[in-house]
Amino acid sequence: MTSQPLYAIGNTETSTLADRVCQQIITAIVKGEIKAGEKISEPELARTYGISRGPLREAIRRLEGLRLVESRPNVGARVVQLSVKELLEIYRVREALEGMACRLAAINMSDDEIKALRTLLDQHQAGIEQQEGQAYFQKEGDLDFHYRIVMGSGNSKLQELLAADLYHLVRMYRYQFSLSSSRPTMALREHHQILDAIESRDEELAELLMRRHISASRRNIESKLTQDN
Amino acid sequence: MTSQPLYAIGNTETSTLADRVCQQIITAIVKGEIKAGEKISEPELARTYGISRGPLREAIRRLEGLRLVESRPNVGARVVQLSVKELLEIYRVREALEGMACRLAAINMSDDEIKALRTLLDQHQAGIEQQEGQAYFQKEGDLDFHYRIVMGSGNSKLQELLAADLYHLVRMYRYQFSLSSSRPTMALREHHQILDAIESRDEELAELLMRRHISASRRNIESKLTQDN
DNA sequence: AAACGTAAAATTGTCGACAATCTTAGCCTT
DNA sequence: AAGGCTAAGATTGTCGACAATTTTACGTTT
Repeated sequence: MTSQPLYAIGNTETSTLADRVCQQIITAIVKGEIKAGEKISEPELARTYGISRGPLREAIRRLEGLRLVESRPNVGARVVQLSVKELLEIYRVREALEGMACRLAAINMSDDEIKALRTLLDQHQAGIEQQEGQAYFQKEGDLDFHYRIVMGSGNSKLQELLAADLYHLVRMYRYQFSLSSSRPTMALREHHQILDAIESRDEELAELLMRRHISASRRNIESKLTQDN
Repeated sequence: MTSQPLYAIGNTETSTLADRVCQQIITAIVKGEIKAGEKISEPELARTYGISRGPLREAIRRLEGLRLVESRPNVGARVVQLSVKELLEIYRVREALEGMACRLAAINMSDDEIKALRTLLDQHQAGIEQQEGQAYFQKEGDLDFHYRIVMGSGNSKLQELLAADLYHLVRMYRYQFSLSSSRPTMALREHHQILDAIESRDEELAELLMRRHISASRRNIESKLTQDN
């Protein structure tokens, strides 16, 4: 059971067509239904979602602002296509930002939030023991943990940059390459250690462990993508 | 003489109406012609820029993605209104990201780039000595230096997050509050020291000095905005 | 006089049509 | 047969009109 959809930063009761379609397209991109580098055809998508091109174009412009698609005048929009280099750059940035988030979380998270997060990790544990849960953990469970840390930092800009910008790309590349599959048990243990540090309000250790955790993910991806490509 | 407009990440020869108006609106927001918290009226802006509401709405959606405006369905868009807390949060994030950028710049900047940046700082020096240049330095010159460091890092994601996202907001609040006015000479000296560290390829020192530099700016703003508010 | 409800005005959301540009297919030239 | 030119087709960019919702103004009631 996931905690919250990652993209749900601000929720409103009534939403506009462009809003809803924007979320649908994000999901489609993340799940690979629209692949990286693929062209976004306005007539086709308008038909698919049953709307006119007006709101659809507004949705595309927002995706552009989120850097999930890139547009060229009079030619059209394409889903971003990250090189291995760029993907690794994202992990370098995450190292800096989530390290900071983790340090702040050690200061600002409430005892209840920490307890709830421990429960979440136990659920991940159970999910991994049943084999079927493993696929889930790889894809969403891991980011779920990171998401809560970021939210627990209490720094709204950090929350925006990570949860609303970078995580879409991370999720997208995970789905498509089945990345970080080889070390779910290891990753979970590291999650527990990080939470231990937060629980004992050890900011410095929390930051260090988080940086090391992300750094390990990065090296894992690096060795996977650079040898057989 | 400024090096490059900060928003010029990707340039294309032909651009669309929505593109151009988007840039115009960004400039208007940054310069305070449209104030923080102010409502964005579609009919009014459409008249102002002489375009129909279609492209204008696309421009607004992109600004939304850049988090410069916030929209509520059926009500409209407003320019973001940052609290003092949020403004300080941005500086905390800058500390982490630009510290990292500066470390990478010490590794990746070419000797020519470093030399050019030194020349820029000398120009700033000359600008400050003539009194008239001071206003310029406060508003744009300082960010110009930071911009080049970020670009010199060679990490494209870092470049996007800082130059395309955060700097708009920083520029906007500088223009409106005439922030960081009290220490241009001090700031310039710090810029030189940072560049010294980059020149001698001392990553660790470069990161440390940049973090301290931004931290000083933050404390400067903090003392200004929290006492008389 | 204040508060509520209602109607008019204004604004936002959506759509279809037309213009401008790019892409593609076919033909001609060499 | 390969390459380039031309015209047809498709796609993107822009506009004005209409529908839906919100805001404003006004009159009524207590």
